[in-house]
Amino acid sequence: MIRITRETDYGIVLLTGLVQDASPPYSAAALAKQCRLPLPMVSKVLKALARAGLLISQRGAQGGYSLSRPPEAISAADIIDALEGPVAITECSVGLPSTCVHEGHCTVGGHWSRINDAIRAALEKISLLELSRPAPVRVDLPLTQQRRVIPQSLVHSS
Amino acid sequence: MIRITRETDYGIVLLTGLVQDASPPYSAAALAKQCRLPLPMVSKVLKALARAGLLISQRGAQGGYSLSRPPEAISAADIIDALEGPVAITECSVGLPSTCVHEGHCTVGGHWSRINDAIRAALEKISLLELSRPAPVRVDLPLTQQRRVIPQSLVHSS
DNA sequence: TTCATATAGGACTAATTCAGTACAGATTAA
DNA sequence: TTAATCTGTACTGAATTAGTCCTATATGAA
Repeated sequence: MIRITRETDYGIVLLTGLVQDASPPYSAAALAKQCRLPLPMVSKVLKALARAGLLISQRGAQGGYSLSRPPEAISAADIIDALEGPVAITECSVGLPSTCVHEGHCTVGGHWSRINDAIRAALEKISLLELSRPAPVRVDLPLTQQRRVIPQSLVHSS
Repeated sequence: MIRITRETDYGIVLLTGLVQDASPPYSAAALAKQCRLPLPMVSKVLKALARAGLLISQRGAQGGYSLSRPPEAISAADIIDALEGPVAITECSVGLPSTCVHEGHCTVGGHWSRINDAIRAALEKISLLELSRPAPVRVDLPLTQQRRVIPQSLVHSS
């Protein structure tokens, strides 16, 4: 399974929350309440998004976060980049100086860039505006199977 | 960073090794030596690939593993599926009974399937045969940056 | 000016996953 | 029968992830 971290998942949920209500800035506490996510995590994720330039932060009383650009100008790739670094499926695709012991005889490496490019292209096609609209209903799955993030805290208690 | 596990990375390297020499079956020990990977890991990965039906195993002396189909009929998606389960970027996209607390108000979920489909399509286009050919040389990166798997054991010692 | 409200940054802990190893058992060719 | 080889499972240490907490700083308003 190819996966993103939960931090990124939360980030996307929070950003869609910011799109929906149009009275910025939005405080971390208000967003946490609206999205029903724990405040400390929300705060952490919003900080990261602000540092990456996707959000503008306003300190002090009546402060909060607002989008730095219109939601149609923010892509899923932007968000993932902001929260997990550049999309790269193996460590040998990230672009840092090489320390791979297999470099001399491994034939696979060069192909990953193609795969990465394809994934990135797919992610760039999805804008935050689209993500914040109600999800398209899929007819091939029952509705109960269309959204599933499983906080570990809930998994054992069920 | 969207990533696969090292087990999958190894799996692809091992499969390309199987393609290159055409005298099956190939023992785990021989493959480990050829690919310069630790035998216990190689053994573990090959077992998983065999269980998933990508490899045929032959027990006993002179036994080993061989591809169950020609390499052009095995895709990167097949390999990733075999070693990490179906490609799905968040837990809410995997198709098990739902336990997501956000189902009622989260608008993001339905979109992930589109992203997943796009990624899967990209992975299905890459065949094992292509992966086992020498990597295409990229002109936009120096050669030393084209393959990099960084075993943790090497990272701190450098 | 002072205070309440917010974000900024970083340190910290617990839980989970990952990477790698080990071993006892089953199978088969020679 | 024996040696080679896969099978399955269990285990360990390391790395990563998830989540919390605390202190500092900025700002609007009384």
